[in-house]
Amino acid sequence: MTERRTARARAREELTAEIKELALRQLAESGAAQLSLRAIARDLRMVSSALYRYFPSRDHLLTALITDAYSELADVLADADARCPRSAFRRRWITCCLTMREWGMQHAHRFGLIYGTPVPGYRAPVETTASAERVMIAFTGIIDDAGRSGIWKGQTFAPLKRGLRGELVTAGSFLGREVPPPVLARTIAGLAQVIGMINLELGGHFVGGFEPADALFAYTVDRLTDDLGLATT
Amino acid sequence: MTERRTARARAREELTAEIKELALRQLAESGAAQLSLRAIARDLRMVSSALYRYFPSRDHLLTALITDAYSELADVLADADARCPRSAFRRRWITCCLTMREWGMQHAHRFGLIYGTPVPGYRAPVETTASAERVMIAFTGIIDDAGRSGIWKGQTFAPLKRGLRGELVTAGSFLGREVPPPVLARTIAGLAQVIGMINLELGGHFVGGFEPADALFAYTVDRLTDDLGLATT
DNA sequence: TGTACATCAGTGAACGCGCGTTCACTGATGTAC
DNA sequence: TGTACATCAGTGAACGCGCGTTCACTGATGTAC
Repeated sequence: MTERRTARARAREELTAEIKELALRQLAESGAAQLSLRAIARDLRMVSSALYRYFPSRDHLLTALITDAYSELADVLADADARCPRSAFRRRWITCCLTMREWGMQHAHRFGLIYGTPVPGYRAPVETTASAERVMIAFTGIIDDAGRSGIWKGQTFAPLKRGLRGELVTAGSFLGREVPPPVLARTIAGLAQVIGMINLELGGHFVGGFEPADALFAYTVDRLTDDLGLATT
Repeated sequence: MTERRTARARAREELTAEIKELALRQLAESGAAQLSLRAIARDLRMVSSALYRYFPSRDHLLTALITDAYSELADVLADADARCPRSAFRRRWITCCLTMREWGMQHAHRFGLIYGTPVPGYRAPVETTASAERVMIAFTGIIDDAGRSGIWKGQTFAPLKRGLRGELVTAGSFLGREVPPPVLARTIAGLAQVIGMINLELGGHFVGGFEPADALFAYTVDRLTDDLGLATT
């Protein structure tokens, strides 16, 4: 019953963490495609085959980095959100957008790992999508809360094409019924915009004008929030 | 005077093109980071060192692929745009957005090359930014035309923060004076949205709901176009 | 509390690959007189 | 029009690296009696 962690178990945990940390450092320097078990082993002053006690293959290590990134980002977002008053929907949404950018700037390589070009030859296993969802929920949760509070009650929206409406209803089935499909569409499009801007900034596409793009980003998020119908509170 | 192309020159051009084509095929299969001169040489049934007659290094080849991608995309956009009546700004803008997505879907790897996560270790030389601009101009040109036609004349916008306004004026200095800074901000944010959505779709982030995301994309572009103030014509 | 056995971490050698780039060279193509 | 010389494409060997993964092994740690 009483879980006495043995010395072995402790060492294992620590080394696993250390491996991931070194992997991240490599990621930052040379990108995900170049991630090398042998290089990590060298840094650890271990023989390369020893890593196989911790990760059965290079891809498993990559997967761990990806799910870690998603879930750390999700945690950071949840924390930031939690510091806002529950019913200040506008503030919560804006906070999450700005926090996401901040995290992305601080962890450029990890952001790229999850929202950038897929690593060639690596096929993401199911586990990753589960942790990816937690990030999305950080945002949709706010919209859901806003919906339940009734802010879109009675509001009418231009009708959607049949197919799109269906897709939205399916995709949004985990949300309460108070989020109108058009609002969900705007939410998704808005996230694409937020992620897109961060990616462009990280990719150096804003050189010569904006960079850092704080002001442009803040302005865009503000307008996006208006567009979602999250009123000033 | 009369430029007689010698057999040598002709062969050189053809081989250069063939190298790039094979490089693209490799890109599609294994990503930019894995692009290998030796593999290309094998496909060409040449010895690897022979490639150095055509490209002085791997990075130079990559650069060529990048500028090619930008300029092909720019051409495709210009073509599509040219098929619309000059003063149908709304239609022109929507056409360009949809065309960009189509091109991105058809050339996923090339799209990733230019708008995805930067290739690690590769530092883009100046030449690439010049061809990158041509793509941007395909879009901003429409906005510029719309501005010159006076569609934002007399319209008032919420004032911008000082710094942002300055950045926008600088960045937009190549445009006519008829594009109000807030419109330029929306244009850039809109492009980030368009590129962001394409990247998400290519990255498989829309699985389970949208995919292909034609309807969602079309809807988003439509709303974006409204937001820009490009009226139905 | 002590002993016997099972589990696990890390080693070191090996397999079978890959890569970019340089260099001295042969032989074909192009050019100037 | 023919010849001498210069340019250029492609070869083949080499340098000096890198990689993921497997396997039989030693020796330390943990567990059941």
